[in-house]
Amino acid sequence: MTSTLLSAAAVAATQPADPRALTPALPDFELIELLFFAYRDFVGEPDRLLERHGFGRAHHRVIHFINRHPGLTVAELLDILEITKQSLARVLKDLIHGDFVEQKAGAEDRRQRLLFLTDKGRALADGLATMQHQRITRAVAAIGPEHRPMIARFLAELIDKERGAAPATGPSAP
Amino acid sequence: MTSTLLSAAAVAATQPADPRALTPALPDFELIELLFFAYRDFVGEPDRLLERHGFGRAHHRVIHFINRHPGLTVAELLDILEITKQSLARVLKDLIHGDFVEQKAGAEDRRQRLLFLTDKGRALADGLATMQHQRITRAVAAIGPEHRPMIARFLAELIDKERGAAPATGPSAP
DNA sequence: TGAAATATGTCAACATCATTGACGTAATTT
DNA sequence: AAATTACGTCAATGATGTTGACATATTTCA
Repeated sequence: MTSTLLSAAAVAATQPADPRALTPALPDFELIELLFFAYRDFVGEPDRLLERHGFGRAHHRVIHFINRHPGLTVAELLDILEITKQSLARVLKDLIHGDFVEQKAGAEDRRQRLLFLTDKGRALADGLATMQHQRITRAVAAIGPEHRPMIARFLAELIDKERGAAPATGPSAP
Repeated sequence: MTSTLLSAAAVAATQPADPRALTPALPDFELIELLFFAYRDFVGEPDRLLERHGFGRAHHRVIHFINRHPGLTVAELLDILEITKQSLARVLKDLIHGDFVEQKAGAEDRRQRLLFLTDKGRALADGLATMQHQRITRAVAAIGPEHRPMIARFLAELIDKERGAAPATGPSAP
């Protein structure tokens, strides 16, 4: 009857700000922990769908970005994911053999392997995206949709900015 | 000169809402991707500090929660992290051998191993927390501190609620 | 045109973090 | 005294990541 069964919310619940701020600014443990628990559950639900296909989180990411940018090259995908060629290769092989992804030689540069989802791949991508979308939609609804831009801004600000900004080709992804 | 060097922000940048909503509600790809990139960088920075000690993300989580709840039992830690005993054991062993964590037998129940950080462990925990705190502080400042409660609420809503709510002892953590 | 650079695939070897299932010991509860 | 609990540990396995080297096809450049 021990093991206090701490819920994620309970663990993350912290006294918001110290009443009389004598201490030199305590870390924002509440948001630190909420990010941990939120992300875990956010990817945990898709994980269970992926398991049915024998896939993992890495497959999810690959499927996601090919879905978002059909015709993506392998090099571009490596840039986005920031993993090594070898890590991607294993996952990509699974997806191609399982007929979720197909490759076509680039029209201009025939060395390139442009990546596309098959119908099967798109179906899986949609299923995964729907799960995450619904979870986000619920959360956005809870705070009021008018605050969604704040969330986007906050998350964008958490991202490292030193990484390759858009080059000559244009301001962002096509 | 290829490889469009897509920045995380650029990749996540999406047309916010479809102009004339004919399609049955596209997934919120923007927030889905922002969560991915934000979390990656949020944990990536601490990762580099942990590397110097030969530790990984799992060590970070253990150190964090022991820091937050000194005297935590092993069972409670397992409940929070939702990993197996074996996964925890390896990490905990590293931390104990490296003199970052110490165990004391429980006063009431001497089977329990209460977990505490050593000074060394607390120093590392503080370093890690400070990194994440500063990143969060920057992001909160960008949206205006008055919106911080919205962020907390949003993240809390992303968390699964089915998990063990607080038991007999009360509504939540002390 | 021939050499150099690029895009991709692949191999071997290894590290981290997770899993399951089984078993042992000490302490507590019934 | 027996059952349960808290914890530690062993063996085996899987998913995901790493580095470094090398091969092939294709494009670019001098």
